[in-house]
Amino acid sequence: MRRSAAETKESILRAARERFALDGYDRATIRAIAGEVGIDPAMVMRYFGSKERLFAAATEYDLSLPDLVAGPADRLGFVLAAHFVDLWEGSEALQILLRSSATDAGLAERMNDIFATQLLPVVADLTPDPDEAARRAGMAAAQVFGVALCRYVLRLPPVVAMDREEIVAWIGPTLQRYLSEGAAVTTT
Amino acid sequence: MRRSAAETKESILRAARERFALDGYDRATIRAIAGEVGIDPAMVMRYFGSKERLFAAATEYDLSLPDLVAGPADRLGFVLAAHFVDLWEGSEALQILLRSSATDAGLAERMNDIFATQLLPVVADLTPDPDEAARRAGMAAAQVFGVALCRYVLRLPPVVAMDREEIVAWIGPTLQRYLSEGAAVTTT
DNA sequence: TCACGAAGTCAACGCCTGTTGGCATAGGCT
DNA sequence: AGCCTATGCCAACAGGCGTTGACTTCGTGA
Repeated sequence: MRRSAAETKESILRAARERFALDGYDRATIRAIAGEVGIDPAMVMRYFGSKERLFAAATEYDLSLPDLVAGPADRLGFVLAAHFVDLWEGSEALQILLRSSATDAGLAERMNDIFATQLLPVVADLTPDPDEAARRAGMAAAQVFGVALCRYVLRLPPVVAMDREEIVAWIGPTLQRYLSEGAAVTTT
Repeated sequence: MRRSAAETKESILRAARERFALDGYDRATIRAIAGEVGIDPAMVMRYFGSKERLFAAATEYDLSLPDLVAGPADRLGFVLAAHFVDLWEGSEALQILLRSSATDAGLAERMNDIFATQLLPVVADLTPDPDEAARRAGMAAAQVFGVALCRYVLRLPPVVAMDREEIVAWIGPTLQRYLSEGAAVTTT
C-alpha cells in the first residue's frame, strides 16, 4: 500500500500511543507497532529515528493548568480536580507517561519536571512559604496520580466505575484542603 | 566460594528484591541479580526454577490490616494512614509490586486481589451498602497508592522529604473522610 | 517517455535475554 | 581414606529486540 508520508507518520503515532499505553515502554515493540499499521519496522525507524524518539513524539502534551488564583478561592480544589480528570480522559499521553515512568528513571525525572514547572508554580502563587507550597503541591499530585493509577493502570473496579462528576466530588475537597487549608500538624 | 543452600537462596532473594524494586520486573535481569550475589545465573534457576517464580518468592507479604472497627471511630483515618506508611517503609515487597504492576497485567490483577480481599472487607464492616463501601475503599486505595507512587517510584522531592508523622497528618483526615464521612454528591 | 525521488520491503547484524545440560569440586559421612 | 552428594561454574541454545543498508516499486514532473 502507498500513502503520503504525513499519513503514515500519523498512523504510526496512533498505533504507538495505543501500544505504549497498553504495554508500557519496554514491552511495546517497534515490530508490534509497525505490524498494527501494516508496514515494515524499518519505516518507523525512517520516520522517527529510534524507539526513544518515537516515544517522545507520542507523549508530547501540555498540562495547561488554569490560573487557580483567578477562580473563587473556595472552589479551587474542584476546579483543579475537574481539570485533571478531563486531562486524563482526553488524551492517552499522561497515561502512557504514568505507566512507563514506573520503570524508567528518565521518565520519572520527566514527571518531576512536569510537577516542578507546571503544578508547583501555580500552587506557589497561593502560599507565601515556598517549602510549604512544595509540600502542598506534592500532596495534591499524590492524590491526582493515585486516582489515575487506580483508574487507568491498576483498573480497580470501583474506581473505574465512577464517572467524571463523582471523582471530582470525591477528590475536590481533598485538593481544596491540600492546597489552601490549615497545614498538617504532627499527630500521634 | 561455597555456602549452604539456605544462605545462597536468601542472598539471591535479597538481591532480587533490590533489583526488582529498583528496575521493575522487566529490566531486572537474572544475570544482574546473580552478579550481585557473585554466583552464576544458573544457580538462580536451580533454586527458583524461573524468573517468574523468583519474583513471586521475592514479593510474598501480608497487609495484616488492623481491625478498624475496634479503634475509635473518629481516629480511623489516622490509624489506617499510620499502618500503611509503616507497611511501605518496612518492606520492599509492596514497592516492588507497585512498580512492576504498572506494566504487567498479571501483577495489576494481583493488586486487585489484595484490594478486594484485604482492604475492601475491612471497609465493608463500616458501611452497610456494599457498592458504597467499594467506592470508599477505592478512593482510600487511590490516596494511599498515590502517596506511595510519588514517594517511592516517581520520587517527587517534597513527598520524599516528608517524614512518617507528616504524611500521616496529611492523609489521615482524607482517609477519614473517604471511609466514614458524608458520601460525595455530584457538584458542577 | 523516462528518469528521479519518495515510499516501502527484505534480510541480516549484533546484542541481550531466560533457560538448559554437562562438567568440576569441595566437604561431610561411613 | 574414599566416596557421593550438594554446590557451583561454563558454554551454549533459541528467541526476541532495536537498528541498518541495500534493494524494489510506485507516482510524478520535466
